[in-house]
Amino acid sequence: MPNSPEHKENSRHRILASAFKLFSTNGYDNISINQIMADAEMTRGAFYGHFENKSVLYREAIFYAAGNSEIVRNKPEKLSDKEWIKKLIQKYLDKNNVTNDCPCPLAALITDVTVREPNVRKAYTRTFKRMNHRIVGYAQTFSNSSSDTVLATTAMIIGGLAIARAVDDPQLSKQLLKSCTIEALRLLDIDNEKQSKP
Amino acid sequence: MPNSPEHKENSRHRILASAFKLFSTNGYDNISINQIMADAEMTRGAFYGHFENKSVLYREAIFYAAGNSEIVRNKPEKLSDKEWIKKLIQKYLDKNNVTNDCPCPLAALITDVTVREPNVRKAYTRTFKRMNHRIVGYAQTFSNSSSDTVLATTAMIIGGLAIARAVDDPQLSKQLLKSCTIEALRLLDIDNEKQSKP
DNA sequence: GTCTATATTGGGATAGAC
DNA sequence: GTCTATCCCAATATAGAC
Repeated sequence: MPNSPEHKENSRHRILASAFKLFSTNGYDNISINQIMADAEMTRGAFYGHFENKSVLYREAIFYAAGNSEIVRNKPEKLSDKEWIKKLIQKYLDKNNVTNDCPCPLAALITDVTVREPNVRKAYTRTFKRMNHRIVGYAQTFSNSSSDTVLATTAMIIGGLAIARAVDDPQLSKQLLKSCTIEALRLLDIDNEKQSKP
Repeated sequence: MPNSPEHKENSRHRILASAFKLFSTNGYDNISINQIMADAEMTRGAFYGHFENKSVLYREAIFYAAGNSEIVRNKPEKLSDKEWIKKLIQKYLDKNNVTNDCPCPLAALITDVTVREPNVRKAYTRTFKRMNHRIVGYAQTFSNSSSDTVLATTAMIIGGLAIARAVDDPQLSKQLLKSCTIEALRLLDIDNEKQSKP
C-alpha cells in the first residue's frame, strides 16, 4: 500500500532523519535536497510532497532531532534525579557525540541558526529553553546551585561539545570533554572533590 | 599612487575587514565575493589579485579577526593580571558582542568551521588554543584554578556568547551573559561571593 | 506519492583591457 | 591593481507522466 498515510508518515521520518544527519555534519548549504532524498532512498521530486521548501525542512529537522534527544525523555524509574543528570552529562560530553552523525542540535547548529530564517532561530531558542528547564528541574531536587549557575552550566556543556567538534586536534577535543564534565558536575553539586593545581 | 605596495596592503585589509564582518553576521554561503568587494568599495575582478579563492579568504579573515581581538593585545601597565582578565571577561560577555558586526570569531563561527576545508578548521583551532593559553597565563599568577577549570571556563564564555547570539529572545541573551560572567569570575577565583538560591 | 524532465538563477572563477 | 565581460556549473523549484 504505497499510498497509505502510514507510508507517507514513514517517508517523512526518513527524510527528517537524513536531513538532520547530513545538515549537522556537512552544513545547510553544502547539502542538496537531492542528497537528502537519496539518503532517504527517494528522488528529489518526492520532496515537495512533504515539505514546502528547504528552509522549512531545516526547521522541522531541528525539532525532530530535539525530540529524539535523551534529555527530554523520562528518567528511568530506578535512578534518582542526581544519578540521572550525572549520567546525562557524561553521555552528552562523550566522544561519540563529537564524531556522531546525529549529535545534539544545540551544539551542532549553534552558529548556523543565527543566519537562517527567523523560524529556524525560534526552533533553536525553544529547544535550548527546554533543555535548560529540564536541568533546572532535576537539579533543584538535590542541589544548592542558583539558576545563574545552572544556566552557565548549560552553556558550558553545549559550548564544550561544540568546540570539541570544531577543533581538529583530537587530544584537545578529549581534554575539553573531560574538563567540562568535571566542572559541570561540580557546579551542579554532583561531584564535589576539591580541585588542585595539576 | 594606485600601484604602490601600501595601496595594495590597504586594499587587502579592507577586503579582510568586510569579509569577516559579512561572513560572521550572514554566514559563509550567504555572502558572495561580489558583496564583500562592494562593501570594501571594489569590484569582483580585483578580488583575485589578493586571494586565491573564497575559502582562502575565509581562513585569512579568521586570522585577521583573531589578531584584532583584545585578548591577544598586551595588558595595560597599570592593571594587575587579575583586574585585566576580569575586564576582558566582562567585555567579552557584553551585549555589544551579541549584536556586534565584528564579534569574536571563536563564538561567531563555532559551528561553521567544522564543515569547511581543513585549513579553516586549523585556523580556528590555533585561535582557540591561543585564547585559552592567554587565560591560563593570566590566571596562574593569582588563582588556584586547575587547567581543567580554565579550559572549561574558556568553553563556557565562548559557548555563552555564541548561544546568546543564536537565540531570538533578548531577555534570555541578557541572562546568559550575566550568568556566564558571574560563574566565569568565580571559577577563576576572581570574585568569590557565596552563591545562594534565588 | 513518487518519478523524470526542464526552466531558471545565482555566483565562483577566468580572460583580457586599461 | 582594478576593471568589465564571459563561461560554466550546481541546485532550487515546477510541470506533468505514471
